[in-house]
Amino acid sequence: MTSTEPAGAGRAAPRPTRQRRAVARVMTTFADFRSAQEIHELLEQQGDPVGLATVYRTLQLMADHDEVDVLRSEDGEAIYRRCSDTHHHHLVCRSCGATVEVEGPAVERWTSAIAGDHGFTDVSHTLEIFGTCPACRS
Amino acid sequence: MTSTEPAGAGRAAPRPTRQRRAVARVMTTFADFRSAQEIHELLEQQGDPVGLATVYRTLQLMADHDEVDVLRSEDGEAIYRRCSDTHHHHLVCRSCGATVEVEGPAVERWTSAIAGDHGFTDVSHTLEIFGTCPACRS
DNA sequence: CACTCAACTGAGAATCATTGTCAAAACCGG
DNA sequence: CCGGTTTTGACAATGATTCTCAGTTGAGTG
Repeated sequence: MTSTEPAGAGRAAPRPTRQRRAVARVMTTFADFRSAQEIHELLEQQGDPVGLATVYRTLQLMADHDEVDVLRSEDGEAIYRRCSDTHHHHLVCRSCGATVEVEGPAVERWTSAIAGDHGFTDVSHTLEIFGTCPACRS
Repeated sequence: MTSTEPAGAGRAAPRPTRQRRAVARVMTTFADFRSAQEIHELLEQQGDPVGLATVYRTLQLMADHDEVDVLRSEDGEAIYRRCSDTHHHHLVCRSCGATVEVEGPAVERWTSAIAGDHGFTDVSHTLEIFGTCPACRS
């Protein structure tokens, strides 16, 4: 809701702790969506353990700062991914989970137009495409 | 319990029980998305009680048959709504929750094309548009 | 450098939606 | 009405996420 964070007001800047750096670093090591629990395990395997609660807190913090994308998997789990700077969508294989990033000005335009037709402002949208990839058709 | 389900054997047609009718009926009494628990309460208030587990089972059944739309609220809850017979998407007001159904052949074509380009088959997609409706701008 | 204090962390408890279990009840065809 | 199957519902179990709270850490200060 708030447009810009007032710098220097009463808002404490997040402290760059070892744990937060660890989470930020591990997020750069994969390109697909992972659950908080998977990220927690990854950190352990990499010898940089961070408490599960802290992983959740840090991911939420990063999401608030638009540093990661959050999605909901079909069964309602929150899954996270580092945020690329361009807006795009995902083509996901139902079988093997492979992800392809796609973008389409057509869709962006269409959603804006539709929303505008109905007088909606401050528009955003989510779009995910699911299918079976060639490798999984065999 | 029988050993293994014979492949392709009888797919039982759902039995139209009192409980299933009750759920189907209550779904016609509202136009927005409700959680399974809210629907369960609604049924109780209307003097037509149905067990919570049965509500969940019935809603899933209806979703499988494309008789209801399922969405995930921001906090991961599954929410349900009666489904119109045509494929469509939703334009949802962030502030008041008002929902508008929209459809667009352009998007359907675009997703199919994109998926096809990448060799994906058996394609489906989800698309939701969020914004602030005129009534909430004031 | 030693000190202070609020931010931060982590282990486990608490929450809460959803699913599984299983005996009893409802149904259907004969 | 009978036998077999489906369905139901109360309750336990699951699993992700959040809360709690005492101990730790970091940044600034004297």
